[in-house]
Amino acid sequence: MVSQGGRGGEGVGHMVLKKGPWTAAEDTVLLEYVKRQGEGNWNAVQKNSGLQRCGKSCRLRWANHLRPFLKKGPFTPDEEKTIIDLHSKIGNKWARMAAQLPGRTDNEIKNYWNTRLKRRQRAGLPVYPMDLLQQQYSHQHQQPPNISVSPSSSFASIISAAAASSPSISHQNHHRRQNQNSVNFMKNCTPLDLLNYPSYCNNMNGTNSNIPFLSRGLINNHGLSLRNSPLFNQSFTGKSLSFDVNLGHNSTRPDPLSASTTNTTTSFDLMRSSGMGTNNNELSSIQNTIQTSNNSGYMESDDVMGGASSGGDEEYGKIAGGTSGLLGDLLQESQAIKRCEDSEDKDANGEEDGLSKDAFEDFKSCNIGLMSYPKQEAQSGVSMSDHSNIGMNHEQSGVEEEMNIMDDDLLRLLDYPSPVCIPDWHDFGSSTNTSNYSSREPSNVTTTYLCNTTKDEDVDWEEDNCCWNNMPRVLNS
DNA sequence: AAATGTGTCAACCGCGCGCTC
DNA sequence: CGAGCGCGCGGTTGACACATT
Repeated sequence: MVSQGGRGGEGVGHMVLKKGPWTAAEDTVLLEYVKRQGEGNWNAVQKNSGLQRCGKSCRLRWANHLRPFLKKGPFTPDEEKTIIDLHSKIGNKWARMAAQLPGRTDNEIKNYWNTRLKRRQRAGLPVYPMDLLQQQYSHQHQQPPNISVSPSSSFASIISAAAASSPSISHQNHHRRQNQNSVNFMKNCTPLDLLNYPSYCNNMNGTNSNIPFLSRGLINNHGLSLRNSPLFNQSFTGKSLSFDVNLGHNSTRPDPLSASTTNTTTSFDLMRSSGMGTNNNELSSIQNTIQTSNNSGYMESDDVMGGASSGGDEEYGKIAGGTSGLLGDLLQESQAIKRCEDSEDKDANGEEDGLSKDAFEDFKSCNIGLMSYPKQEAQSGVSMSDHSNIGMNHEQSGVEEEMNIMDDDLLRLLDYPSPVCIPDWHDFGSSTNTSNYSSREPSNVTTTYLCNTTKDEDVDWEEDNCCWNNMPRVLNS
């Protein structure tokens, strides 16, 4: 951070704009200005008020610290639940989350999430609580196809995308059927199918060891690992398709029972009988950018089609290093399974081989859904990356559209009974307002989307049981 | 007590979008 | 149609406090 003295301040004209922490005097000036002129036109603030701050800085200061009704202090359990729920559905849309949390700022929520995410990952816990995962699967399973995968996707949207369709499906009819197979798989599998993935895969393993489903990244001899699946590497971030997944660089397997770990490889290891994952991704290393201009590295996966992984822990290093671990893996696997089935069917029916060379090549180079956006972009002339969206088809043009719908239906998404009025006497947890500028919401602000949870919900989300709050502090190694 | 690690908070930066001209 | 501008969003960084070794 730039020191208060204005070091590094940028000049506009003759004015050297100040950076760094705001002083009380500056706050006062800004407050007075906004009182007189109202919000907006931030660049005029500097001109008219004498503040040596750029408009951006003024807006930020106002929004995050000076505007009325800001709530300070720790998040309440309800707020935490809301954040987690929202994040599971809309990803890193901090502003949208903030809109649902009166008095909270996007910056606050973002900081909260990143901190807790880090803590949780260090402790080897899944980003989302298990019950939420299951709820999401159930929810998505009932959702109509609605593909829209944002780089900041929640796993819910990923599931949607997987279950719906893909550009390949839209544009390549000869792939329709095989893609539909994976689509059907994703559509028809229940949440428990996924959660029971190990047994399913083991069955597969028992009947056909050559099934590519067993390729690296998903399975080893211990069962199924979804650690590399975005379904469990939730929280995809980044404008340039940076997925919040750890591609893994070491082969050290963590001790799932130990909160103190030294490796940084795993994510959510569903295969463990405990049902609790290990996720030790370091925040600093979890954002692996996938080059939108070249998906070869992403898809380069001969093994995907080639054969089964020998599995075992020793395989883990290869797994981690060799696959993207993204949803594509899942789709690849499911598609491959179905293709094997198709192949068998066709062998029986005398049809042409479902794994024709060109289909295979297309599969490799384009694949489905998430993998195909460069090709899709070329075909459609629509820059997916421009919109930070992948896997969209034309009819479902844009995350924004979805988000707008989400805005309207956010509450429904959250499965909250209804917006609940929080009475004036409501105590927002133990949070104390320590801000010089902020104040609790006034009594005339009576509606908030913070819900009064049901008793059942309280069980999971009370202070002590909050998924974050009882997280042990990370011990130094 | 010093060094190191971690958490929290605040602020900056880059990018993209929408509007206006 | 494109440039310029204002603005908002999301990612990142730095400072500081606190905890741990």
